[in-house]
Amino acid sequence: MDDDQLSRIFAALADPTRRDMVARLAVGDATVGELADPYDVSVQAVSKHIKVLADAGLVSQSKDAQRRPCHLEAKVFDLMTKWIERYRQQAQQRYERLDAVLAEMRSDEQPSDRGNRQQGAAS
Amino acid sequence: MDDDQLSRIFAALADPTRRDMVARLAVGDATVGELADPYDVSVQAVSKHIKVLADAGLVSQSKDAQRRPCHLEAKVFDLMTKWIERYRQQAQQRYERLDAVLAEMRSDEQPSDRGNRQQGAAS
DNA sequence: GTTGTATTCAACCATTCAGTTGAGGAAGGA
DNA sequence: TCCTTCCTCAACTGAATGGTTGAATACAAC
Repeated sequence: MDDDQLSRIFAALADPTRRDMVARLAVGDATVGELADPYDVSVQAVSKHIKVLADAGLVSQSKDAQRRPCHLEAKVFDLMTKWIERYRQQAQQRYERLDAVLAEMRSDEQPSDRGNRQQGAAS
Repeated sequence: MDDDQLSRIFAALADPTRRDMVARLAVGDATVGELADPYDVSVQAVSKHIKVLADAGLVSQSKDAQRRPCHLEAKVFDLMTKWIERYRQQAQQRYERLDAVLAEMRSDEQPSDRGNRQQGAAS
């Protein structure tokens, strides 16, 4: 379903090289060779990266003689944005609601150390 | 620096189980056991998933006796949204610009091979 | 036809990852 | 104290991933 594509999109963008390629393609279409140029890896590796991006629907390829110009598909980004915004807003609202509750509690009783959350694993 | 976290965030959300957990946490905080309940995997597996989410900064954990309630960190989503929006807009604008150019071209000469998307971008 | 260029396919290797089981640590309740 | 609950750590396994090299395909140009 949609869920599967979402997985592929996120997985595709989890790689810094692929994100870099997306950034490059946002400027303008480019062939596989042109995309491979800045990197220190084989053209085959880049070709694989493009396949991952294409499978996620982030990139489409056309034909120009032997060349396969890559084109960024902006609309797919909407899927991601929609997913993110949904939960961001939900969490945000909950946070604000909690904040209001805490404020109310503070006006009633004296603050204890409830809600001592700590960040896990500093890396 | 930031790039590394972005990678971790995207990688964390590439897994449907973890996305599901995020959806669950958007509703409200939950302990590891509560999060594990709906799934058919071991608690240890869920614990690992939470660690991945925490390392990405998407989730924080607090202490409540033996329990470790998990809390969704909404602000980290902004990092993602910012990244996405940047390239989405860039690509969108380019697309619209190209569209205008094509419209102009169409008014001059007749279209020959449509569907062949090409764009030099030779820099 | 032959050569050259652009790209992909195939097989392989090393690493990472999601799952498992088993053991252990920390806290509450008997 | 002993027992149970909640959670994490450690070690292992099989699958996926990112990289490599070498061969194959497709097209252009000579």
